[in-house]
Amino acid sequence: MCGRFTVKTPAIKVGELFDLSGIDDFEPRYNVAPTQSVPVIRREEGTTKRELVWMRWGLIPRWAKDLSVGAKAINARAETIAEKPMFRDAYAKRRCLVIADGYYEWKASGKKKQPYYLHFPDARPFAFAGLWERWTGPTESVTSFTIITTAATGKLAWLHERMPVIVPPEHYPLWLPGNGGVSDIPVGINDDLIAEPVSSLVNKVSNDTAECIRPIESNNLLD
DNA sequence: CCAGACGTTGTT
DNA sequence: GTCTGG
DNA sequence: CCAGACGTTGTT
DNA sequence: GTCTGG
Repeated sequence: MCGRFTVKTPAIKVGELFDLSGIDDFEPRYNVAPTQSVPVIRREEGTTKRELVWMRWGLIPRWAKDLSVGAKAINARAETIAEKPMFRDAYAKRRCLVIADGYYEWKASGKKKQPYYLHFPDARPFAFAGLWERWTGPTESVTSFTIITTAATGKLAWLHERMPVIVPPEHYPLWLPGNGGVSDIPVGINDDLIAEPVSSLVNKVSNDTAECIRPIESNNLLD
């Protein structure tokens, strides 16, 4: 699955890689947690352009009475998003690319949990397949998103049952429907992912520093 | 019909 | 143990 | 996902 | 809002 991730790449570089223009700057994030807001890419309404929008992690459906509903929907199963009432509208009309350059998984070994940091060899940024929704409450309006998961492939299966769907760059246009078209979930490109154990994450979510990534071993343990 | 959930993961 | 907040 | 709380009454 | 369970 995907319960924490990083966005360390400078905004300027993200803008280049994802073909965005005139985006706002943002600080690197080393430990993004659910309910926090991060920059996400979606199709600008009524145009063919991509835009960067800050969204809260955890999809809040339109019918929610309050924000708390979103905390339970940080992931959506690829197998069922087309049918689930909570996700189907967003799946048909409101997809997004969640910018990241790594994410965390926890592997239980005995009574302890070992966090692993997964990333590409060159720390290259990538995009999770996401869905977004706009919720309007009595006093505020919030745009939120969820990250799609699927069954882990053989290479990552040793670590986890589920993995986030990563959209290959060539599928970005397909995933962000600019013409109303709907495509299937793109196949992830996780084969190059490296998983390395980290000593721990920071205790407090708000302590959003590089300290949370401290490899124990430099070798990747995928093989 | 109304009331209550609407989600995922992991662990037992 | 289970729920809430981040 | 993890970390931290998890309760009430009355008094300052 | 819409679906499920009773």
